[in-house]
Amino acid sequence: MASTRERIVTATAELFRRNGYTGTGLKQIVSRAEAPFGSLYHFFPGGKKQLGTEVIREAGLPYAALFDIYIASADDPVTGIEDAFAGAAETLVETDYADACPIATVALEVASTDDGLRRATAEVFEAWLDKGTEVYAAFGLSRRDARALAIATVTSLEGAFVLSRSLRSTEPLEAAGRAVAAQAGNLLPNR
Amino acid sequence: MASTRERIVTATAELFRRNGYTGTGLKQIVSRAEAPFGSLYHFFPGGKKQLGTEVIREAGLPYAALFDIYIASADDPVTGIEDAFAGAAETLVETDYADACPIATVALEVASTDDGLRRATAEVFEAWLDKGTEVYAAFGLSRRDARALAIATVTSLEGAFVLSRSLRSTEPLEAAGRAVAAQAGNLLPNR
DNA sequence: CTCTCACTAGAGCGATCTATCTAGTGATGC
DNA sequence: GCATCACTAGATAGATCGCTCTAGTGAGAG
Repeated sequence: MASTRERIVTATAELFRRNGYTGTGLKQIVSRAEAPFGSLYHFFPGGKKQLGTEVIREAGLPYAALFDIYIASADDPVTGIEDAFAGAAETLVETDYADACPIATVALEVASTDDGLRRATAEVFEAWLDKGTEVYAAFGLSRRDARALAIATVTSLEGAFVLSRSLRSTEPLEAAGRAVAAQAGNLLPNR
Repeated sequence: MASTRERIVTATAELFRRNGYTGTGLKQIVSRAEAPFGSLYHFFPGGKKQLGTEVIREAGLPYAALFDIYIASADDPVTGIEDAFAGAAETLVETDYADACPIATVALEVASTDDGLRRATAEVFEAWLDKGTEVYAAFGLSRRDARALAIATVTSLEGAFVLSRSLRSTEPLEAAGRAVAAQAGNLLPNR
């Protein structure tokens, strides 16, 4: 069994995904984590905000690796992008349209209400964009084109998650995947 | 002065944008609306859920008209799309990165927690996609291409809002606008 | 064996949440 | 002039919120 601190972080991340920041209670977190309430304030003396910032980072940053898994290791970015969006759609359906982006809900909630939490989400998104830029540049794209494609990848994925979860349909994810793949194909005409 | 019911709906819509559904309290709503608390339950006997569903619809549906304002009335979809994303970026900066999509925050919050509210957000997104499909089809695109472009427009805009609000930067909106405009240009080679 | 301290355990505080309830007001129809 | 009813007005209930507080436990150091 994972450590108490790890169980608290994991439980919080799961609840943030589905219920958001304000929709998740501390009692709910320790209950799901099977942790004593006192331990929460032992590990996170700054309370919900400190727990929130650390969960955003710890749950969000690992997702940058998906650029390696899906795209850097693919034969070309176009099929890599198609696979990535298809994989996201599959996960979404398997989890009954619940598991999409680990931080998007929280990011929108806190963007105008808590600058500390907002900065944590910004760090994660910036890390994803940096990773995407690096991966696309390795395929020969200019720094400028690589960053534009990285932004298009992340924004299209995030927006498609919003619509797919709301509509309970994978159509937006599929359409967004095709659009980003086409954009990558246009930026890489020589393959 | 607008009617009490209208003031409640307007105040709720403004608070939902910035604070989300769970982050907005009923006391906060009537205070901002300068309405008596009892009036809230007079006009919305179903409580917060009924108010929420009606606000989602009443605040969300009018945005479909932006497809007319920006794109249908433009010389061609490409410049219309560019103008639409630039206009969104301008509004975002003017409101200190607060006013973006009226229903996205709520949509993510309720997608897995309240099916009634989720359906309300789905109706609004579907209405936007229908309007976008119609407007793009009027420029000669096939029904299939028009819907794909409408989905790309809405998903890119929604995702760019997430990143732009989090990063407090218009870069994602600008990059997303260029990407969707380019996609429109590819689908409409003959102009 | 004892001291220390990280951690466990949960009761309880003040504030706030949604919702209900009663009472009062004022325009309209008869 | 009176009855009706849509609406105003806000106190209050009951639950839950984030957070603080005290007490207890148990492994490792000396």
